[in-house]
Amino acid sequence: MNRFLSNATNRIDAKGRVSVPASFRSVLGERGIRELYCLQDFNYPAISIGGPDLLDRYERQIASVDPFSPEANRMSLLVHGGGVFMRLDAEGRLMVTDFIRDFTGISTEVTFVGRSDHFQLWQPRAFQEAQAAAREGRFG
Amino acid sequence: MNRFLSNATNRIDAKGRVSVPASFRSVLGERGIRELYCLQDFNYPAISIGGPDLLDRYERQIASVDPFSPEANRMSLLVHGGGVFMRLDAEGRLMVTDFIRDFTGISTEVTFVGRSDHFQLWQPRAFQEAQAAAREGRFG
DNA sequence: TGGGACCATATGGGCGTCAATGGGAGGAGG
DNA sequence: CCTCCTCCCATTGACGCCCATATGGTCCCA
Repeated sequence: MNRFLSNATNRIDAKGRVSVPASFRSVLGERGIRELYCLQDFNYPAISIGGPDLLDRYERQIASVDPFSPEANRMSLLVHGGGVFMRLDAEGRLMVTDFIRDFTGISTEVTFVGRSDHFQLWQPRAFQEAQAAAREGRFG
Repeated sequence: MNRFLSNATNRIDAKGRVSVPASFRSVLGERGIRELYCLQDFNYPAISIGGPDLLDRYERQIASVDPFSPEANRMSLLVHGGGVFMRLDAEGRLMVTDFIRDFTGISTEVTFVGRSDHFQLWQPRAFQEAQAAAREGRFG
């Protein structure tokens, strides 16, 4: 499997670390991704994580709209101002920073959610509710 | 027979496994399906299972709209975030995870229901009731 | 037509491996 | 000098892989 799929919830330890699910790590390996680019999702209280190509894709999207529009301004603020590079430790864990906690509401557990070409970090309950809402055709 | 038809109910063992009916396994074999894609049904409390082509069908749906639109985001949350890949063990059994239990209400027994190009997992009583309702032209 | 051998499926359980988690020590930076 | 982070090792619990047993049905032959 070369895509990020399904979801899993892991615990944050006393040092603020959390294990990335093994299936996601293997996808990162297949794609040769060593540096992780993280940014806030545009619609949901979640952090999106992918390789540097994720940043490229968002920049192309920004470039495709009127650069002086409020929309482009807003996207740039999130993509450039809110983006962070991270690395995994030897065991495949990442640090849950305040940047992540504040935006998602994550405190003790993290739900990893596959999104095909990237994955996301969610507060577990927020994910369940958003998914239930999505299934009914709503947003949240 | 190269399609999933009829239904059967099997027991979950102490380790949380359940045998997929032999007739379904032979269809999987004929179609060359080794990896199972599982997703929550959109209308019923059931898990749909098929080959990777099942995922392809949903992804084409997503691809038909602007990939950066909230609508695409919402569908991806369900299809990618809610979908799971599974494999059968050597005896043709699959693990009944909490993901499946929570959504379907399954606890000790699973009803396998053929749906032509895929099949579904149901809580036995829920299936009987849904089928009775469908027979009368209702939904649930 | 009845009995018995045979076979396939469903089910139960042992065991090894790996992932998730917890904690310690050393090093860099404030 | 103290704190935070990175690298390293230990533990444990879950899952995958393997083999064993039961149960029900079918086919063959007397």
